Amino acid sequence: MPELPEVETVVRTLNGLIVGKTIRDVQVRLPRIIQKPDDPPLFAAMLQGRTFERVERRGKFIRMLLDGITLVSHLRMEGRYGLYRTGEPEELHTHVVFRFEDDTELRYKDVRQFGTMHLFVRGEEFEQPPLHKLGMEPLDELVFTYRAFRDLMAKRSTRVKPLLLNQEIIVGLGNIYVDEALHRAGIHPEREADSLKPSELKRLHESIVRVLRDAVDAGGSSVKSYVNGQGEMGYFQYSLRVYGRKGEPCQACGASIVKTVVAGRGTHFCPRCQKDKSRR
DNA sequence: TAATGCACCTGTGGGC
DNA sequence: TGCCCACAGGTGCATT
Repeated sequence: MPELPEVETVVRTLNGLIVGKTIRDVQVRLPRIIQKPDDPPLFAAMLQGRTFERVERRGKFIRMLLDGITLVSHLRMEGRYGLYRTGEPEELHTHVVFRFEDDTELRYKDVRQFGTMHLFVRGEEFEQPPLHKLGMEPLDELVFTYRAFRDLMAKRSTRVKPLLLNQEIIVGLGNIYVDEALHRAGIHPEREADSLKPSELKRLHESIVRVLRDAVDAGGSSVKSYVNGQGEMGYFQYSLRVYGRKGEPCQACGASIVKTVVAGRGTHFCPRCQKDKSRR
């Protein structure tokens, strides 16, 4: 499940793989992936002859900048990119193929078919869905300050976990890193955001930054199917303290990690380190 | 306006 | 062994 660290790793890998390559043609096998333009042949035609200049990240979205246009790609649950030689056998669930002039090709594979691609005139992507309403970048020190974080949390009565998952507030956090950040901060996932004390908000702010930075340094977490653009796994899954560790002892206190459902999401926490002090 | 619930989709694993 | 079904979760949309 690609969250910010996994997407950042894919972006870094793609920069080394496709920058400078010119597209000969594009094959769309699963039209559903192409959201904009709502016309896969036009999508292919717009990309033909263009050269990849660089690859960037905005939240969990990948921005591929070509001459004059931007391809915005979201991996959702299990999307992945890989560079192959033209003619190499194609794996199952390959939905979009970008063939280059040097007889290599970038393949987009997605078992669950949830991923999306949008094409924009360069610069216009920030004014339209899906990028137009995205929140703060948590690894941007100038943007994600404690003060900005505190002000956003203080006026929300909703539970802290779904709030942190809301990409209009903070981008890049998904189910894994929200559980990890809340555990490191010692905060129960069902606490109302506006009930958090300044000391708790401070810890949570620091935990979000720390867990994301550590995960980026580790190349992301390979939970289930995630690999980077070169088919390599990340290794932050070995540093996860609660996610996927139901029944195991908490590394901090030894209590058994609990799994429950919060806002429809599987949620892992330590009942001793993360006491529920909500008003409910 | 904000919060909540559900659909999308397929592979996996548990239960029978 | 094989079948069935719940579950996994990011996002967008509908509903409350």
